[in-house]
Parts: sequence; C-alpha cells; structure tokens
Amino acid sequence: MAPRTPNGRDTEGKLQLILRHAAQIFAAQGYASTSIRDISRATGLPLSSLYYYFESKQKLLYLIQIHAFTSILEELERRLNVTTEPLERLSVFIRNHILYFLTHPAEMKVLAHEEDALEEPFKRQVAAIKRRYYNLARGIFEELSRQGRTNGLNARIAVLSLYGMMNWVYKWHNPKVDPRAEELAETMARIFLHGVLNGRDRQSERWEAERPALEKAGSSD
Amino acid sequence: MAPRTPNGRDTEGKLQLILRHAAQIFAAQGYASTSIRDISRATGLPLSSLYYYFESKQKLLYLIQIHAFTSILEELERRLNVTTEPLERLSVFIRNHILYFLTHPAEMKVLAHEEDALEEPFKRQVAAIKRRYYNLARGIFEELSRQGRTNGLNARIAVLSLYGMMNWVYKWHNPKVDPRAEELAETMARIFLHGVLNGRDRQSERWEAERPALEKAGSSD
DNA sequence: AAAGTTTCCGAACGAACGTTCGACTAAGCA
DNA sequence: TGCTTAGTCGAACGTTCGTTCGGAAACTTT
Repeated sequence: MAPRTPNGRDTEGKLQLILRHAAQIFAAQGYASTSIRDISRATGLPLSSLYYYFESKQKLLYLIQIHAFTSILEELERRLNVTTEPLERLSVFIRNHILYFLTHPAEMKVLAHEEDALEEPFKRQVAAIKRRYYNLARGIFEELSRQGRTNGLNARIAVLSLYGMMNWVYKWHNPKVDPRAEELAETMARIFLHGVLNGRDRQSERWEAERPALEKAGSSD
Repeated sequence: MAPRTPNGRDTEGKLQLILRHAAQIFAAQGYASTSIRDISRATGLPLSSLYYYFESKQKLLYLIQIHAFTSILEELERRLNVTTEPLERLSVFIRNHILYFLTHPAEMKVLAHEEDALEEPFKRQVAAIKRRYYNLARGIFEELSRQGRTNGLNARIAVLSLYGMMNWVYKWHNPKVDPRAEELAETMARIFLHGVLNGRDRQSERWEAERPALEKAGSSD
C-alpha cells in the first residue's frame, strides 16, 4: 500500500491500480464502449498520464487478459500437483476455474467477453495461453477416456461444453441469490462428470466423497 | 424475392436485407465497434437512407434481437406440442436451441454476445422475452424434479448451466471440424440429462431411443 | 396533369474518440 | 550544486462517430 520501491514513486503499483480499474470498467461497459477518458476519470489520473503506463488501449486490454490468465494457470498447476487421478484432476480443474471467476468477476468477464476485441500482435499471444489452458483440460479428459471410464463422447465437444457451462457464469451469477464458488463448482462437476462417465464409474462416485474438505492441499489419500 | 408488395417498392424486404447484413457485421466486429457507415457499405445503401428504416443504432440492434428470439420461441413452442413427457421436452428444447444457433450463426452471436449493449427502453423488452424462454426450460426441469427423477440439483443452476453449454457454442463451433446440429444436440443432451438424472432414470435412458426421427413436424401423435 | 405520399440521399452538425507533444516538476546521483 | 532521468499533465491533433436536414426523385392517387 505504501510507495516503497527502489525508486520512491511506486510506478508498478500505479500500473496495477490502472489495470484494476480498467478491468472493472471494461467489464461494466465493454472494451469498445470504454474510452480512455473513462479510465482517466475512474483512476483520477489525467488522460495523458495514462499513456506513460501503457502505450495503447489495445495493450491495456492485453495486459489485463494476460495477467488474469497467468494467475488462473499458475494456481491451477499448483493445485493439480496433488494428484494424478484423472477424475480428481478434472474436479480440481472445475473448482479452480469457478473459484477464480467468482473471486475476480471483472477480470473473468473481460476474459470471457472480450476475446475478439484484441487485434493481431496481441491476439496471437492470448490465444496461445488460452490453447494451453484448453489442452490441459482436454488432456485430463482423454486420460479418463483411455482408462475406458467415459461415455465415449467426443473429447473436444465434451471439454468445450464444460467450458461453456463454466464461462457462462459471468452472465448470470448473482452473489445475493446464487451459491458460493465451492457449491457451484460442486454442482457443475456433478452435472459434467455424471454426464460424461460410463455406468461403472458413475455408480462408484468416488470423486464425490471429497466434498467436506476443500482448501486442504497437503494430505494425500 | 421480387418487389411485389401493395406499394411497389418492397420496403419490408429492404428492412430485412438491412437486418441480415447488420447481424453479420455485428457478429463479426461487435455492436459497439460497428459504425452505421459499415452497414451502409455492406448493404450498398447510403448512410442517410438507412435512417428511413430504423431510427437509431440501438433500435437496429433491438430489431435484430427481437426477430431472432421470436423465431426461436415460435419454433420451440411448435415442437414442444408433440409431447408432455418432461424428458422428451427437455430433449426437444436442446435440439431446437442448437439447431437454430447453427443455422443462424450471426443472429446467434448477436443474441448471446450483445446482451448488455442494449439500453433502457429496449433492454427491458428483450429481457422479458429472454426470461420467458428461460422460464420455459426451467418449468420443464422442475416438472422432472417433481416426478422425483432428478439428482435434486438446484433448478436454477442446472438450467443456467445447460444454457451456458449451449450458448457458448458460438465461441468455438467450426463447421469444418465439429459435428452438425443433430449430433451436437444429442451430445449435449446426453451430458446434461445423464448428469442431472437420478440413478433410476439414468439407466432406463428412454429419452435416447428417439434419435432417428427429427425433422418431421406435420404428424400429430 | 396535378397533388400527395413515400422513399431516397448529399452534405453537414457537434460531440467524442485515441493518441501525441512539449513543457513541466520532482527524485536520484554526482 | 548542477545534471540526468522518471513521471506528470494541459492542450491540442486529426479522425470518426451517430444523427439530422432539406430537398430531389419515384411512385400513387385524384
């Protein structure tokens, strides 16, 4: 909070402040309908000062998206390390996704809604990290299929359906009415995994047993 | 196709042409990033002529959305008349949704993506028809629950998850790679219904039997 | 043929946009 | 102390935006 950096003016902190406010406004009004002047107003910084921190509106959106995506992926890879069991891993994946989305609603919306708003130097880079994220889930799903434990559904369709289910949340989730992240993730995991497993695995429902504990990551088995 | 209306200038047809082109461009670039001049270019009509057909950009978006939604709902209500069995009705609902979306990709994207772009006189009206559509699906789901045939999941969350699954399709569906509407609807129905039913109904899987017939709509009973 | 209505459209409006520029102040270092 | 660099910012740039306006043209009705 205090301006304590090598150079005493906390430039990095100011960038983060801009990114936070910009994400909020982009989420509320949409990227294209937001003017740099809106961001100037929200942050209190003069219009021209903003251009010291980012060189264009496009780059600003890019910074927001990359930052959010990197956070999700880092957290996810950390949490996935606790198990190699594909069913559990899928469950962790869903929980991680929903949890991030509900704790960062603005960034989530910008990520989900402003995919096409990025133009070509930046578009490619965000697409790359997005593909990595997708492939991660798809890999887990295919491992599950290889073990003969799925319905035999098209992996691409299945995983993209799961994505849709989770990403659409930003359109309707209302904290006053809807369940918190844990329960929401649990529900979606139930729908998707139940819907995708074959009879044998469905009735065993081993993945459902771990409902009470949620934030623990150290204990195995 | 020919300009054969009471007054010989086919005003209505021209409006439809504008709506079609506008939907395409809104889908490709987003509502906010599209200028009326873009639409003028695409239709070949001069800028100022367009304002004879719609009184504002907002109204244009409104017309597109209402038109698309009305089409979906009309078709849906027609198809739902063939059965009162909730499982079948849910299945019809999914198929109708996916089918419309894949045959009208531009309208679909505008509907799904430009929800917030509408401002207050219009926003309310589109929201109303959207709610009607949502309540229809929710009603069917609750009927299924009342019969004790579901997992006991929160109806709101379940139906909105289904929505997400289906609406997200516009982000990824590629006709060159992905299945056609029938198969896609079948897959999503499988995931959702399997995921949502309780053990008894899941193993009976009666709803899966009606795969072959699909486009027949004339015969009753 | 005249009058009335509907449709068309070139030209312009003020407002808002992203971005730049150059002059400024304050901090870090000699 | 002076010099250099990092950060600030008011004012303006050229462009594009949604929308309007007044009249010309096309068609219909008398």
